[in-house]
Amino acid sequence: MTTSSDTRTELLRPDGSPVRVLVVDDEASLTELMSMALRYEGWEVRTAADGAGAVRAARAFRPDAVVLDVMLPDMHGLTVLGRLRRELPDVPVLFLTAKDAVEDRIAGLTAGGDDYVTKPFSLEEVVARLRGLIRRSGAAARRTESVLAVGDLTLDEDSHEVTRGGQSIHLTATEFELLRYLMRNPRRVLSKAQILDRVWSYDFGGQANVVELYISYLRRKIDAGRSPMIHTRRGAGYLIKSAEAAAA
Amino acid sequence: MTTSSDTRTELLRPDGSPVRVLVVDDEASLTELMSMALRYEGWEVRTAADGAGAVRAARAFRPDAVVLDVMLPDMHGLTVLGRLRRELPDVPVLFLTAKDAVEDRIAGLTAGGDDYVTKPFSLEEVVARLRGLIRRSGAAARRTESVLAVGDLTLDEDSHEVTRGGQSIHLTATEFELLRYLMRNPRRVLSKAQILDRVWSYDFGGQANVVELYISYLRRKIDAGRSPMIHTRRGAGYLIKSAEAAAA
DNA sequence: CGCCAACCTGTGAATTCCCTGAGAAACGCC
DNA sequence: GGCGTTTCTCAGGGAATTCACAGGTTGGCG
Repeated sequence: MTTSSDTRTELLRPDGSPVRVLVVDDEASLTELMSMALRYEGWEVRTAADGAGAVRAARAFRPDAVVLDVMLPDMHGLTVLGRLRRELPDVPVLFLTAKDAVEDRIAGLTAGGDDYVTKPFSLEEVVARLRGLIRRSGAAARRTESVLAVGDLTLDEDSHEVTRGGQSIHLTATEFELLRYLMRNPRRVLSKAQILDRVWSYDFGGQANVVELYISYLRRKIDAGRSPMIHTRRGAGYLIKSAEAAAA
Repeated sequence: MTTSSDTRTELLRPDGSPVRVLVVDDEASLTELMSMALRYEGWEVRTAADGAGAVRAARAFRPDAVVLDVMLPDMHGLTVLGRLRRELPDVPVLFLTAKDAVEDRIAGLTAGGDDYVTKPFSLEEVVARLRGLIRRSGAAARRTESVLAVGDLTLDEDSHEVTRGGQSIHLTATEFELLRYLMRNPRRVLSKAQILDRVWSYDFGGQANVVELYISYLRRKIDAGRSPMIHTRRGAGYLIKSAEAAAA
């Protein structure tokens, strides 16, 4: 429709300014990673390394969403949460928590519409969850659709349903995340490194050819028999586009 | 008739503004938890930590419903109730009380249209009770339906009656709450963590596989022999949808 | 045309995730 | 207090998923 270069639906605040996200974690490498990913989404990002800083930043920055590590040096995440809520009663929070420590401490975290992801997470997952939170919180100007569409291919982020030409397609969790990443960047070449960084968790230590493998899986399910939508740019990466656009 | 994408019916006041709820409890973590859950319902929430604060808040905030802990630091819940009634004669009240201390005086109060839940409660339960109170009090714009329907499955929040294809189904209390939560979010994947936070009481410290277990129970009763409505999204969670929608 | 790098995909093993039976404990009702 | 019901733990089994490996295929380039 409009310029093909950016089909990314921006999440905007009512006044048209970009969404603001506060990231709170004491591990600098992690806040760094997240900042880059979220800024790339077109969001404004501020970071804090501890609870006190988080509260200060919340007051000054007034974010639309917060990413909060449950384990902080100065206070427990739930304490921080309480103080944050005093500043920002309605802001949705995405908690980061260690996989094994899913103890009773976490009970209630997702209860109010908040959400959490366990470390190690994939950036795609974090971004998707954040988008969901912001979408549902009403901070976004318009409640954006939860359905991504490229050509006759659709992917519903709420129901996790994927269809091509109206026909339902079953994907595994990893396949789903990979396809979501591709579809959120249609007509854009994504390198294997980008995909690996984005779809696999940040501590993935395996072979880089898992990407090839999963692209192969996806093709079998998405493109099977039909005109292909997933294309290889040899030496560069992969991209997805509608079959009609491909014909052009 | 197929289920729409978002069946969450907003409870609104006659003038179209969101319903207002006052939460009174001296335990900050509890008011915190409740606030999150109620705001997520789309309601406006104010909190107070003691009886005096409650009366002040009632005067200023003029809520449509009150959640009131019976045990408060400065005065007994029934005393607070009296003062509240002077401010808000018709407002329905949901009492919070310890399990063992269900004084019959409180039990008697429910005759007047009020209601109570015992600690520890589940958020699903509190929200449902509140919805019921508000619905019946007439504060809501229109008397909203108390029946949830997904496909040929119906669940009456008032009578607790559940039917599939016209046939009545007996559920236990937990099964009922789980099904209600699913049905209030049709076609949306709910993670085990979300379900646990919402359907089980906030102090539940047990194994996360109770969710799997109860899903199994529900399937036996809801889906037995018929085309299944409860679906597993491996690695993501569960969702409910009408059998016809599933066939698509 | 031949070679190499990049990519594709079949096979299979390890792992994770989920389901469910059996029974213990808690509850509620007479 | 006794009995049926409900909730929950535990553990085994089974199936889906993830991933490594390796051999085959393709495309670009000299």
